[in-house]
Amino acid sequence: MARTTIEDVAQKAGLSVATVDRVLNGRAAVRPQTVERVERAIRLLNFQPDRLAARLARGRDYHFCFVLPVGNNSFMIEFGEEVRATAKRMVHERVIIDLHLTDVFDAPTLAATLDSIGDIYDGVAVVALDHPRVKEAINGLVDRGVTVVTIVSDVPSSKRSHYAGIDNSSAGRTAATLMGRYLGARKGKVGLIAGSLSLRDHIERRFGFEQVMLHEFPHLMILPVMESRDDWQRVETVTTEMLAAHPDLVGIYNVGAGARGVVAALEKSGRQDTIVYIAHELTDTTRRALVDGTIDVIINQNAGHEIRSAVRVLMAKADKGPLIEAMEKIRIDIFVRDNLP
Amino acid sequence: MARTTIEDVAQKAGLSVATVDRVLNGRAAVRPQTVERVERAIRLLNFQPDRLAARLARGRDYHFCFVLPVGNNSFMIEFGEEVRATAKRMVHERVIIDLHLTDVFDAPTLAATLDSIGDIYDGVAVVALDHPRVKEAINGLVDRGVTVVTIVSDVPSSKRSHYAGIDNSSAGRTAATLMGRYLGARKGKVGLIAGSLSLRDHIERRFGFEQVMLHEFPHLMILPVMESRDDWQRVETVTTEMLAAHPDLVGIYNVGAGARGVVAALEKSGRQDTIVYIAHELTDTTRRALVDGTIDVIINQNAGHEIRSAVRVLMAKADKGPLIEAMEKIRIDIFVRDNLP
DNA sequence: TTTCTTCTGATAGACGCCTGTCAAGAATTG
DNA sequence: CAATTCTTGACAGGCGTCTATCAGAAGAAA
Repeated sequence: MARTTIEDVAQKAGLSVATVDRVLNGRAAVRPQTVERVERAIRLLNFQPDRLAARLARGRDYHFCFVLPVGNNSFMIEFGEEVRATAKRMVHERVIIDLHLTDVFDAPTLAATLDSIGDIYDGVAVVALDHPRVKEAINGLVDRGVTVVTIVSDVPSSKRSHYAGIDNSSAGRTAATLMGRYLGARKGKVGLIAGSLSLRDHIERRFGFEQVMLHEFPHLMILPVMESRDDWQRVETVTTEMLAAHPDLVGIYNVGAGARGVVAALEKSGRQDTIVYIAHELTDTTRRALVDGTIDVIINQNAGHEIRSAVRVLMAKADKGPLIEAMEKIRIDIFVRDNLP
Repeated sequence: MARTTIEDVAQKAGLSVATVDRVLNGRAAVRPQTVERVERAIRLLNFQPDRLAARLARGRDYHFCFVLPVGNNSFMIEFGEEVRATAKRMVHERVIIDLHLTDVFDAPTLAATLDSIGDIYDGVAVVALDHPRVKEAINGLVDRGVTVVTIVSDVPSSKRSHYAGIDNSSAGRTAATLMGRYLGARKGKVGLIAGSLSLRDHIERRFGFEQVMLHEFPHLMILPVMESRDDWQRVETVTTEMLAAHPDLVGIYNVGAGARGVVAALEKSGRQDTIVYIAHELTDTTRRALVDGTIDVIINQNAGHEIRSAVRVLMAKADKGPLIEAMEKIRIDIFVRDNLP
């Protein structure tokens, strides 16, 4: 039993392959009723064009661009590495991926970047700040026919066609549940450190965390959030102050990057064994601290998965292929010392 | 800049495309020194054959078979569903996947199955029992030129070319760490239930669990392992007895399937809130119990990932393509109520 | 009805590689 | 040295789809 091809479809529909192809690729004007005939034949035969052959024939390259934050935080650096690695692998699949670094924390800069890069690319993946200027820039790209997917941090109200990242409010809830369970009956204060209170992912994590803490573990008191701009030195300062001010601190949840700052402060204070510390993102630093016991749990999003997912989505949109939604859902990884990859 | 093709390679090497192709596919006798010339040209040009074109040209189908256990445990049932779903999706990629159910717990039966299915398939993925007879059957397949990958449970000493599954001793360690941390300072007994003590995955999980428990949480006492054959009714009986015999039971780790048996027993006893229960595999049952709070943590292996990974490996072996090892590593998922997918 | 527009059909030529065949050249044997 | 055997070259044809072109056919407008 051979594959069904467009030829079979054409025959079934009593039309020519040329017409079937026109319908398939929306190339030229075709009468509605003819379109219908073709579509019926396709349905009847359960036909799906062979994407291998299609891509071979098209012979065109896919040009994508990843826009990431500049800066010295390990997660983003490793994220960039991963993008480069993926890019290298995909060259042989006719996919060309450029990497563009910019100041994501600054809305006008990010927006300007997005405005300027548009027309060379078929698709753009961006770590986005949820800000009106940025949203506008994203919508501009979309209007000019560029597919946009957000990664890591979303702008849900924009016209982006997909978000490849974790559900951050669930991530915050997860952190809270583990914090509460690890602390058990112990009482005391829990500190919260965030990179920025205008990054959507940080806001959502905090929201989820506080929601569960207040609801499920009311005996624990949450301290006011400290802002760190994801800079580990500032994180260290902030943590040190927190430790000094609260002798009854029993837990720390670091919503953003700069995990090493907390590690340093904790280890200097000698209280790493009594304080439950939950951090985000698996990097060399956090990994080591987890093994040492300074970090108790790492909540992680798999950079490789997100990138590959983003690329799959961009490619699918580029040639109007189908998407398996379930496969593109990014999971929230929990790492303890023993299930490190 | 166009892609480099075999034509470029041929030119660079001063040979014909036919010869380059012979080298590439080891088809006919080629003098060693000629082979060397071709390989040098390939290296120089960093050439990689276009796999799309190759598969299109070959036009051959890949025939694979998945051998799974019969039985009524949800994990395996869902695993089977997932295989079917993958099969359906892959038909359009020239991959035909058959599903073969057999009694995996019974070594001779499994071995006989493996012996009999060989020659129709290019590759076989099997949930294997680590038993000499089975090992022999796997080796037999390999010797007859069939690629074999093990899934879920491994037979490391066999000639199988890959294992698509989690590291089970790490999984056991993970369970122990979470058990210990959740229990905190509480003292008492911890029960262990396994499907079979001759399934390698169960043995390894138990080993990892006990290792960490003895080492890190010596104040908790591990009860002797109960065997359940992964049948939830037997699990329930066993658990009920355990609950009755040990009023100071504080934790249960169910190494195998049949999680619903524990759930039922716990809920009948009314002690689900005081006992930390850690189970394996996310299914409808365990999911509900996790949300309800009867299960505290689920350790999971992602069936979809394992299956896709197995298929990728089988395909790669079938046409001698390269494998990205890092991508094929299956992670140990930890689920609490809040990070359920 | 005639004259334009729209649609549709037929077909050729890619895309990059595989398979097979046939013949010519090179290396080996006796 | 001739007679074999091994290696290589040169093509032709195909995989399933896309792109482009040109000629008809069908519909709409006059």
